This record gives sequence, structure tokens and C-alpha cells, in this order.
Amino acid sequence: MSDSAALSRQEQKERTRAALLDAALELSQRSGFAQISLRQVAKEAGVVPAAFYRHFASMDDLGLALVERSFATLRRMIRDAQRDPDVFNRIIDAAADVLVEAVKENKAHFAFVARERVGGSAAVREAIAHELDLFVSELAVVLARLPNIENWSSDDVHMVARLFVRNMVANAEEVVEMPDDRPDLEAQIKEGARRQMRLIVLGFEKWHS
Amino acid sequence: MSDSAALSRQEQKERTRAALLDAALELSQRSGFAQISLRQVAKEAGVVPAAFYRHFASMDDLGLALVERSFATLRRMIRDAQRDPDVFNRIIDAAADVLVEAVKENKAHFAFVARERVGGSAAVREAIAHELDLFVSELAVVLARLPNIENWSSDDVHMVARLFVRNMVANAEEVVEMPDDRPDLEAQIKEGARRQMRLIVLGFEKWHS
DNA sequence: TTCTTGCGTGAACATCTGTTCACTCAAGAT
DNA sequence: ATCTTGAGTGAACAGATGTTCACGCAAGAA
Repeated sequence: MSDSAALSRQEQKERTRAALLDAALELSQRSGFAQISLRQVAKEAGVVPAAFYRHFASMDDLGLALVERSFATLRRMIRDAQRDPDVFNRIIDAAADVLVEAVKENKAHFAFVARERVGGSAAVREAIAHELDLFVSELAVVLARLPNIENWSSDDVHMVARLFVRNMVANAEEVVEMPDDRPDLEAQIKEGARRQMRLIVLGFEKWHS
Repeated sequence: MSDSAALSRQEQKERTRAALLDAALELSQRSGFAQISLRQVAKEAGVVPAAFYRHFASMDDLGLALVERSFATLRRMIRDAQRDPDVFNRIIDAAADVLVEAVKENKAHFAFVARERVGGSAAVREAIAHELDLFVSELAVVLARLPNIENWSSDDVHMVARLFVRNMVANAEEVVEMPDDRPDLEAQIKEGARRQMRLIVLGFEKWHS
């Protein structure tokens, strides 16, 4: 339109699609995705309600696209973290730091996942549950290489991975719910996460069957 | 009205209030409390929309009452469990059993708390967070008497209590989300909860600072 | 008995919702 | 230069929503 360069047809379409996704993510931060309406999203994206249907069949459809985008961010983060050799050595401190920092930087995505994981529509909830399962399996592969765990049954490794992811989700929730005017809580949450993970890791050493 | 005995004025009022609460709880099982409307609740309770305002100022107000009722159920359960001397001896198996059974019997209440804890309106979320904090503190008092923990700092005890409650909530979520036609998953969830708690307890023994 | 209180009624309202339709008008193909 | 395509428009719709109001009518007080 009035943007710097003239946009190709595809570029322009992709741009409004992204605007709709951004608008939905922004609006759902206040009151939850299930609470917002197609019309609100369209207005926030600067588009007439009917135009919405050129990109998504329904709000549920938009929700699924948002799940995909959020987990793409999350997976990229984890892949980056795995490249860092330090993460293998001091896995706990790193996990706590990475977690809090990552949540702060992608607050909107984490908030979306945390809320819609239980509060969303059936389709969105299923999609998130599936993505989290994949995530647990990926983490299990990483954990299986740790010295204390290398000869555990794969069931047990999976269980530990679930315990970690579960706490990660819970801590992410806490950072998300953290009021913007209380950044002092951040260190507290981080320290809490660290201690919880240390406690779990201590359990590793005495584990049997 | 056409009920067996003639009802006093107060009894009748209390009855419709309860009907509204029950209706809201029932309806919110399908799609979440935030998704249901005042009119739906009134209709399900067999009452005209305007009558709603004789009992609650808003749906938010109803939600808070529902939080209170749900946690009253939860607290009663815990108090009963504490009287049982076995719970102190084999606390883990007991916790896993009690948890799954309790959730099954009060599925609606647990489902409400689990969902609205993150998905609900700000007021409802705050109320649930507060109740869960109280719950953590109560559990911390119980845990402080356990042999392995008796000389920990109160901060650490609190942290462990949070870890337990956090996992309890997560496991309750799983039971709630469990499809009705897959009761075989129940034993699996119970066993998972038991192993997670055992792992955490093992960490107790090696804990320092 | 008569009077008062207040729960529940039914109609009305303004507003917001999802969805449809025929339309414009510029990009890209011919 | 002309034709086709399809993203975005604006108006219209039927339905659901929260909230209000005057009213009926039975329980409990006088």
C-alpha cells in the first residue's frame, strides 16, 4: 500500500496473515484466546471482518496456526541451547537461566501456550498436548546421555523428562503471570526453579527400577 | 415449588443459588467457565436471566463463589487424609491413590480449578492462586514433621511443598483430561505420579542448603 | 387478617457476534 | 493492451449477549 517498496501479491497476503496472527496474540494476552472475537482480531489487524476468511476458516484455525508458530519459536530455542556445550555441563543453572530469559523475550508465545494448554478449545488443547509430548521425547533423548541416567529404562527416562517439562511449563507460567512492575520476582522464580531441578537431579543418583 | 415439603423463603433462595452454581459448573466442563454466558447458566438452572442478579452481581462473582466451593471440597479431603495414620507412613502411595480417587469423585471441581487457574478472568485466577498458596503452606506444615526434613530451613520446606502441589495439580489435570472411554489410563497416571513423587523424596535425603 | 418484602417473571433495549454477498480494483498472466 | 484472479470492502442478516424495568405473587411480619 503506502509502504516503502511495492509489494508482490504473495508478500502482501503473507503480511496481512501475519498481522492477523499478531493481533490475535496481542489481544489474547489480556483476556485469553478463547475470549477474543473474530471481529476484534480483524479490527486490531486493520482489516474488515470478512477479509479474515481469506486467511483462516475460523478462529479455531487461527488458534492452531498460533500453536504452530509458538512451538517453532520454542524448538528453535532448545536447539540453540543444545549447541552450547556448557548446557551439558551445568545443565541446571543453564536451564533455569535460559528458561527465564527465553520466557521474557517471547512472553506472548509462552503466555499463549500456557493458557490455551488447558483453557483453549478442544482442538487447540490437543495440538498443544501433542507438541508438548514431542518436546518431552526430545528432552528424553538429551537426558539419556547424562552420566547418571545412561542405563535407566527408557520408561524412567521419559518420566523424568515429563517431570522437567512439567516444571518448565509451571515456571514459565509464573514468569508470564509476573506483574510488569515487579521485576524483582524474576530472580526469585529463577532461584526456585534452580532449587527444584537440583532436588530432582539429586533423586537421580539413588533411583532404582 | 412442587417439591415434597414446603420450603422456607431462605431455603428456596439457597436452592436456586446452588442450582446456578451447579449449572455453571456443569456447563463449564465442556468449554471452560470463561466461555459460558449468564443466559446459558440461567437457562440450565431453570431460571430467567434477570433472576441471576438476585444471587450474583456478575459471572465473575459467580466464578469466585465457585472457587470457594471447590477449595472447600479440596480442603476437607486433605483434612480427612491427615487423620489417617497410614498417610504419614506411606505418604507417597497414599498421596497417589487419594489424589486419583479424589479427582475422580470431584472431577467437576478439579476440572474447574485446573482450567480457570490459568484460563479464567483475572479475578478468578487471583482467587485460585491465593487458595493454592494457602494449600502449599498447609502442606509445608505437614511435611516439616517428616523425619528427613525436620531440620531444613522453612524456605526449603516451602519449596518442596510447592513442588508437590505443582505435580498434584498437573496430575489432576491429566485425570481431568482423561477421556471417559479410556479408564485404563488411570492406573498409568497413578503409577506415573507415584514414581515422580518417589524421585522427589529420594532427593530429600541428599539435600543441603 | 392485612401489609411488606423480595424472588422470580417476561418483555424490551442496545450492542456485539459470526457469516454471506455482490462489489472494487490492482497485480500478474495473456 | 486486455483479461483474469483474488485480497480486501462495506452493507446486511439473524442470532446471542448483558442489563433494565415494572410487575406478579407467595412467605413471613404486623
